[in-house]
Amino acid sequence: MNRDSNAKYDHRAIEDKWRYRWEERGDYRIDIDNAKRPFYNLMMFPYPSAEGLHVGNVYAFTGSDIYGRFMKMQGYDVFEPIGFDAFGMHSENFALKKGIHPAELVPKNIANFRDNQLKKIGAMYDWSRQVDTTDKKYYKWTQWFFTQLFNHGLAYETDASVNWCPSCQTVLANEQVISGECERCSSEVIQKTMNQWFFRITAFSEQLYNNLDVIDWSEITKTAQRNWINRSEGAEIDFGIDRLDEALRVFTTRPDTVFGATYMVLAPEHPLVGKITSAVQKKAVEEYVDAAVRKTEQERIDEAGKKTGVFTGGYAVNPLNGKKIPVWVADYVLIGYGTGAIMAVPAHDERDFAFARTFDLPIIEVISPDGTAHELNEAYIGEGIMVNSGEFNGMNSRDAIQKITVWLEEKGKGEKKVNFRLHDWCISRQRYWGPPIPVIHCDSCGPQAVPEKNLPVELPEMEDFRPDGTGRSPLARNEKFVNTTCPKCGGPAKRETDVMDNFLDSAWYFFRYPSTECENKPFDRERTHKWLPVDMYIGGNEHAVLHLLYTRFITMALKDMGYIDFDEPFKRFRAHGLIIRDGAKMSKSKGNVVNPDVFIDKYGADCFRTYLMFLGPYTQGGDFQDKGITGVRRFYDRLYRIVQSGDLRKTQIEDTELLTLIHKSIRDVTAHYENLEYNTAIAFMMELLNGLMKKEVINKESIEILIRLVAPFGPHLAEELWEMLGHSDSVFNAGWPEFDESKIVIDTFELVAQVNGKVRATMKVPVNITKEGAISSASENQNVVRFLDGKTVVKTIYVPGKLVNIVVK
RNA sequence: GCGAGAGUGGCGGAACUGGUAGACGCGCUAGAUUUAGGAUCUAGUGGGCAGCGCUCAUGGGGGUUCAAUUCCCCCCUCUCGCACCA
Repeated sequence: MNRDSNAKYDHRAIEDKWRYRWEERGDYRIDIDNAKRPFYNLMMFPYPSAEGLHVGNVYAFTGSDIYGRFMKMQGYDVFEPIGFDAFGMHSENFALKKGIHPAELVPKNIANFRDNQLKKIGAMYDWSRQVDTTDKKYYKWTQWFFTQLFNHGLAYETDASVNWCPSCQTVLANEQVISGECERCSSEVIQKTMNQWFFRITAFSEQLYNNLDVIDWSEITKTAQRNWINRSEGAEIDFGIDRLDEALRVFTTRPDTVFGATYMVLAPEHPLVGKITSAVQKKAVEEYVDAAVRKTEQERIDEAGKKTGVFTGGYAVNPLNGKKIPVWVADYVLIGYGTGAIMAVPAHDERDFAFARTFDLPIIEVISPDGTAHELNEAYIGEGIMVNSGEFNGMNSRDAIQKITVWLEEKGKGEKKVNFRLHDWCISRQRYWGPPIPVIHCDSCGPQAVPEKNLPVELPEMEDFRPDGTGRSPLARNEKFVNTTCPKCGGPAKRETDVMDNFLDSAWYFFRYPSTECENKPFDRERTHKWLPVDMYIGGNEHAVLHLLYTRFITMALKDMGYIDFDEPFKRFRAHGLIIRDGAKMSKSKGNVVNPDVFIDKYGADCFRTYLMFLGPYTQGGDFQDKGITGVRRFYDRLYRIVQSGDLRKTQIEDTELLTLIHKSIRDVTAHYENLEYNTAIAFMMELLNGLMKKEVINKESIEILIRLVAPFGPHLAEELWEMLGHSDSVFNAGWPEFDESKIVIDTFELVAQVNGKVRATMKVPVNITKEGAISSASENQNVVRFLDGKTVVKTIYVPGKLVNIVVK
């Protein structure tokens, strides 16, 4: 064909043209109520930073958009919305640093994100349904969620030891503390006792845990959630306390080891510490507890393994054998898990073993792998045969777990219990830039939720919104805001001044998209059931235990409260990977951040999108190398030139070799799209183009197939080429190419001839070759003969369509 | 420490239920075309023995098999998540 053409693929002109046309025609505006085959394609909405769109955002959005376009071409009414998650400490801290008010900065950032960047990445957003979490019309409903949860007993306030970030001057949820550091600013988090609002996410622990078995999510994400929720089955057991009429309740997953308990341990914060401690030990215990409570999370982590503790002077009584055992205080027992106290079984628990060795406490073996006694040099945590366990001796330890639990239940000394690590979600933030918690504190009526008709509780404009170190929100300084009247009794009352965690804003935004214009409700019930649960959700796995856990909780709560009929928000979730550059993480400090604008300008959004997807498997991320994009650009240049040169014969494809290539390509490319294996999908499309270019004459039909296959990756270019080929409608309405297995005709194949498993020759043979035929042509091959010479054939293996392996001695 | 994932050319990465390792692309080499070219096209491109061919090669070491990147065991390295969760 004619390859000397002056025509150039002018990506700027093409992309401007199609961006404008899509918007003008409203190609991606969805008729939300009348769509016939709804498909909700969701991507995690961005935080609109002042720095602009990050390449990580583009990567995430592109992978999601490609999937959406792929579904659209298959005839679905794909709803693909986008919004802005603009409340929160990130915005606020940045605003403080720059000395600009967030209310001023955020709209600018959003405008920049949307108009200068998001509109240029080639995604098919429905711009008629945006969400901005800082918009009053939106956060009114964020507050409504709070009041609903409050009215249903799922929101409560309490004094609790909470995570405090001294730098952000606010509390954090457990999920926001990463290895003892603040998720936002990496400062060391300390513990503080404060009155805070919580959401009772633990009411759904079991459901959150169990549903993981049935939802179609990335396994990596589900594993992270399982670890976070950490369900464990066991029993709670009451130990007596010597000389006190009280019980010391412990949780254990190993009731079979009760006879091996040689001491007890209380967490330093345990309420019984004072009561149990003897006069003699009082001073030592107080000193230990003081020191332990002062320790930061980080110090505890650093010292993990090293065991410290102090004897209280008190004793507990084992409910099974009546033995008196000493009670200790040690910080390896955490107040926040189980009952904050344990029975220590050094023989069968590594931590207890280390502690017992440190303080020379007795170690009694009660489970023996073989039924005989052993000298233990380390804890034996496996199953075995019960020994030293009274009436349970000789029993299998697995059975003993049941038997002992039943025994305890019968005697009223304990019960079966499932424990979770998951804690309630602390949603109070002592900051400014968020939706105020819609509560009014009345001295006579107690805390009252703000009635729906009075929502939103508007965030007041405040010149000075800095946290002031008092541990209270800046809103507390605003008397006009604080002083109000009680909605119940009408008397003077004070508003709650904390604002809500940013993660609540994003915990329900996907409910809003289909109902953005609803003014009197957060979402329309009918629409919600038409579009939700979300069909496909794509985002980063860094939100595995934050956002993705909270959205599930909110959905379950909505169902419980009767607002919806489903209890999981996302049918499918896929975590995308991370982009690195030249083998290293991108970071501002290293100065190796890819600026998407630069690449989009130079190569075009289509190229940039395609290259990002070509780097590696989408779910695993990839390594961005600046030069690599030229390969994709060449691919599009060639494609453009072929169409532009007009040298396409209008005939149908007759060449069986070509037909085979085309139908195989459709089949394989489609399969790779479905699995989000975009890198290999692109490779197969490149192979198809390479194959087409080897032909003297390029057929219009085959080029049209290729254009449709690449359309989700390079939507502007595909539209342009489609139009150049004489189509007036969008390529995205042209349907996805279908493959016909019967067109994939393979009449010959490369038969591999091996001798002792080593390839000695390959030969082209007809597919319908018989076993005998294959073996004989293999063994007659010159090079094969050389290796058979003087040997005896032991065995011949024939794999139809693949190979012949002759085994000789 | 526990859990998950990964280690393949100079580089990014392919390889279906075990069946020609290195698809596709970058880079590189040579040639063609061009006034020239960061343009385009053609050919080549894992290492070694200097071209056929042989041989070694998928983190290391064992094993199963006619045949192993793929399955099994041991070890090493890296990334991510959790971090004394009883």
